Amino acid sequence: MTKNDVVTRFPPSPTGMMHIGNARTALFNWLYARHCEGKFLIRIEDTDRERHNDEAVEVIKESLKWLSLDYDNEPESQYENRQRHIDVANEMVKNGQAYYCYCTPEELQGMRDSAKAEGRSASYDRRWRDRPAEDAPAGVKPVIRVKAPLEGKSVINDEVQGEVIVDNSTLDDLIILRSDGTPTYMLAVIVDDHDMGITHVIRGDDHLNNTFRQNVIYDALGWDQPTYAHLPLIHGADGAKLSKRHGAVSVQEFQQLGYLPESVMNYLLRLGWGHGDQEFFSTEEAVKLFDLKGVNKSAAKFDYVKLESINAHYMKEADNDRLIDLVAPFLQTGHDMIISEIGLARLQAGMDGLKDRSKTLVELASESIFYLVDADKIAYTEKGEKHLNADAKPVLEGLLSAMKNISPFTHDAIEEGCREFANAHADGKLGKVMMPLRAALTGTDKSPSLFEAVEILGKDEVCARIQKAIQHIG
RNA sequence: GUCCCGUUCGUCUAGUGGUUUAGGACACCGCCCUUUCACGGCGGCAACACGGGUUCAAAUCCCGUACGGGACGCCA
Repeated sequence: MTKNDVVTRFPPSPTGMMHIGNARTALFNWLYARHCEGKFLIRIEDTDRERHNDEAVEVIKESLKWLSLDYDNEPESQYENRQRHIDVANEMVKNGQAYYCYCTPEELQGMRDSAKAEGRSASYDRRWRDRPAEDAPAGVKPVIRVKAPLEGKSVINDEVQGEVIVDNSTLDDLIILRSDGTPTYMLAVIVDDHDMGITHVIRGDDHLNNTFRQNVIYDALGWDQPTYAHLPLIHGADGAKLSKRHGAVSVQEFQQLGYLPESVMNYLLRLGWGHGDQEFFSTEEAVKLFDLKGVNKSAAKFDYVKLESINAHYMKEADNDRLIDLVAPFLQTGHDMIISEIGLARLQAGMDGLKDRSKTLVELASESIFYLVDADKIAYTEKGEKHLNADAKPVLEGLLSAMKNISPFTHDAIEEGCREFANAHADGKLGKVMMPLRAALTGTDKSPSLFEAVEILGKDEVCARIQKAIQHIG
């Protein structure tokens, strides 16, 4: 097999959200396929028909699209392949590789209990494995189970985990067809992987134990096993499997929190994989450098703070117009604000100063507001009010006439004007002038450089805001 | 409980027997810059889980212990 024969797959089950851990699995599969110039396929794991719904599939597609993980097939439904799975199961019974089992759920539970009590790993006692067909109880629908080897050892050579050996006595005769005649995941995944020509199965290591049981089916069918790579799981801060209680967990949530897709991808890539001291990777670099051998074997804890700092990095690098497009929905849903024509011009002019200071799009949105509202809509926060006191009134009044005389109304001229004013009226203390001005223009005590903001806002708007602040002080 | 996997600064990691006083990033602390908050710059704190081997030499190899995680479904 040459490199570009590689075919990987991402098999999400349609749960209505894409877990961030699954997103990383998808990333690694995609990266490996692209690195090898092979194929990356999607398959929806919906053998459990109750799980299936079209909206959930859409969520998966949208999440993949947001992450820019393109795939080389039209996502197929495992449910659609059910007849093929059933045929395979029946064939295995015919060949003596699988058998009907008539146990009731209660019997099975009893076996599990005693297996646990006796310290055995496999629980099913195989009571139907060699029983003649005549013993079948009437009216009971059987399941089909595979015949796992009774003794010896099984080995897999995992690209990440290395050689893993398991004693066959710990293997169960797993169920491949349910009593209602539907195939189980364990069967479907193998048949579909085989039929789709999957060469590399890259998945979470919660499947590592399953691998040995699944290989029984590969062997029975005479099919080649794929190359395996079991990725360590992503944990929350407390070391347990990452879940809702740790915070955001789905791709959509990270999007809503204002993270850029490239930040999420870069963060996920570095969780369990590294390339020397390098922290940031473009997609091209990641594709070029990624390899399975470099994947760590130990689980990583998800660090929201680090993701945030990576996002801050990518915000700085992002194109201004793109950021404006991205921030618009946050302004609308978070602040009920539509970007007007004049607002757009101001954002374009001020984005360099804005994006350096924001860690997320949510922050960018709130930092942008003062550029977008009209003078009479400026809302003074508690911190802004502090700078709009009686002492500030004469300062603002003086500033108002000083501003009117500045021409041309540019950054440097504004700075010069402000410094002169501070020298003449505030003992040369620029802060005494700028903080009231800042409160007047933005309503609060934090903002980008005011010389820049004043220029962008323009003389009329600045004067109007100062005027309003003076009235506000009363 | 049984089986499997793991264990380097708080976190993500570099490190594959000598190049290591164990490197980087985030976080944290300090200083500088400064019209605010940030950004940025500089500096600091901080780790090889433990115990045995193997070897001239071990974070790196082997064994054990402890701790953590995963799997043990007619879920995927």
